[in-house]
Amino acid sequence: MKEKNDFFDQVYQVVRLIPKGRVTSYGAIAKYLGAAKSSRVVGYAMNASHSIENIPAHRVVNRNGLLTGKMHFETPDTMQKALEAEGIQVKDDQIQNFKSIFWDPMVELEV
DNA sequence: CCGATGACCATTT
DNA sequence: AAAATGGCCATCG
Repeated sequence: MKEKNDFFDQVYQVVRLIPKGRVTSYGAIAKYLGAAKSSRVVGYAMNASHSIENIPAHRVVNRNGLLTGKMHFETPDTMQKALEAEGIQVKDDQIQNFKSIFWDPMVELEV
């Protein structure tokens, strides 16, 4: 077995750990991995998640709690519907109470 | 093989 | 205070 130390796989691991009804940001994951400057790469990893399964990318949003990547799903509504299905209130692509449901890997996982 | 791009965030001007 | 850009990694053409 090869442990993929690739940034992508590490991101997938964290994304999969996101509890239901919670959301996190790209920067939070990047920071948790120790690459705050690679927040962009985290977002791109989500784009690659299309090739992988079990990647709840809908639970990952930008720093403003805005559904930036909704257009990358099957349909632009898939992301919002998935979030609402978990009890997350989303309006105008903006997560309500985002700060309340924000799941910080550095705090929850606490290295 | 090389160039360009992409679901971001933080800092500088 | 607002706007622009820099930095990161991998994948696509």
